[in-house]
Amino acid sequence: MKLSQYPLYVQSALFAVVLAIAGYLLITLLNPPLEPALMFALGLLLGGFCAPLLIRPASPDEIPTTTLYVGNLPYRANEASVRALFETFGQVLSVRLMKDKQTGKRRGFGFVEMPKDAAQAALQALNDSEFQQRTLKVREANERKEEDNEERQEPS
DNA sequence: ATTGAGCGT
Repeated sequence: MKLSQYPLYVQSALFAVVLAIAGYLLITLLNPPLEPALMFALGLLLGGFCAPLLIRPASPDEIPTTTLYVGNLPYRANEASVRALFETFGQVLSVRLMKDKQTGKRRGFGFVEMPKDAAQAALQALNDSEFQQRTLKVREANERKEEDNEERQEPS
């Protein structure tokens, strides 16, 4: 259980309390004209505002990840079977089988998110491979919106 | 329910 697992406001609150206690202790040691309670409150405020800047948001992109487009899937295939298939090549962070908004039926394609190296291995191995009587198409997904975990394209 | 190239709340 890491601290980064918790929501940012929890981290901020913790950070603020620590600052507040530190301010309280400091003010107690120095014994200045300021009220210890006031120093505690100032520490809370300062910590509350600074914590979001100092604490990095919970980072799901510690591992560089790649999203694969998987097409030509059988309509019967469920998320679990697709995940199991790709997990033979590494960790699977997410599987999204696209369904029709109205009917809820699967559209025959989806997206699998894996670590970069595992994704490449899965792409090479599973593209044009047979899966439940269908020949899969595995490509690198076209990022739809600017995602947080895309590699910087080096200017060549 | 059905279908068969496709790039997503």
